[in-house]
Amino acid sequence: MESQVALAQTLKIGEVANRSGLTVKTIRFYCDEGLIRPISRSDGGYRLFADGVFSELALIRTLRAMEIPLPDVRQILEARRSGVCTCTDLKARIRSKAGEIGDRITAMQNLQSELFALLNSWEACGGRTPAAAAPELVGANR
Amino acid sequence: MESQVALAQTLKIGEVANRSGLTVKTIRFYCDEGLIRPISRSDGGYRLFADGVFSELALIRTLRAMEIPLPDVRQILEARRSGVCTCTDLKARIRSKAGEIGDRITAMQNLQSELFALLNSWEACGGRTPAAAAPELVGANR
DNA sequence: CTTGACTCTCCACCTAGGGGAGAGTGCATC
DNA sequence: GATGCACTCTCCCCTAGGTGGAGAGTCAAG
Repeated sequence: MESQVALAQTLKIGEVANRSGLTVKTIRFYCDEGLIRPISRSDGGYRLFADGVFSELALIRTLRAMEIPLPDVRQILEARRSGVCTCTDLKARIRSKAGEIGDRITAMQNLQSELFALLNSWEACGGRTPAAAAPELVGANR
Repeated sequence: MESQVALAQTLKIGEVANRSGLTVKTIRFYCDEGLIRPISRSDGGYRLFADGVFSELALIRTLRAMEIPLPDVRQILEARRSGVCTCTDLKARIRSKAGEIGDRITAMQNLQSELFALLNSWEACGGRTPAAAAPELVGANR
């Protein structure tokens, strides 16, 4: 045992999962992929995590919400961990991703208006417009 | 070539790919999944398509851009092909999907402003150690 | 007939995880 | 010490929507 007297509390994977809201499977997967690392293993081989894992998982969540691929996320986390200032790099990435997201928003807006145009064109299509009667949406879809 | 009867013109997969902008692989895949069907096969087994495939592929593209899963796309195409008026159903689906897209646009806009907030908070870290920077991103996500 | 481009089928791989099997561990209780 | 139960381990297969390659066969021009 290490002499980590102060706050030597370690967490097993289930507790990390519960607190982070991720699944045990996912956390194990992130370990396998090298995104996070347990500070040690128990004698029986259980992964043991420190509190710091939660901020890393939160960062992973944010980055994943931007659809940054896992290898990139890993890189960012490694740099962050190493103490090297990744601000410039990270910020550049995020800025670029934010730009991409902007593009995607535009694309989706275009798609949406395309869809409405499509709906209108179908109104006039051959198949006997059913919208003459109340165009209630059947939305029970899904 | 000019003496050929224009009506009987069939297209091999490569030409369909070129004209539609999809890859040969993808078209083959759509055939395998039953989304489209070659009108026949050559003696050697080549898939032969009719012109009508392009409108189907265009529809597939639009639907896929909405992330409608392939089984649903297949259903829509089958109904369309069968002559049954799918306007009501299809339009309901599309309307519902358009709504979802609207939600996603909103989510993305939220994510984007979150990101800009994140960038600003990092601006304040002054280019030093990035560890434990921007703790507010932790809960803000999701 | 030969050549080269095209196409065929089959299988493996990708991302980001999820499901489950079968075996082992940690801890409280008897 | 023994038992019971929850937890965890590794390993393998599965998903969607394709992509890539291997090896074999086909088509059309020269």
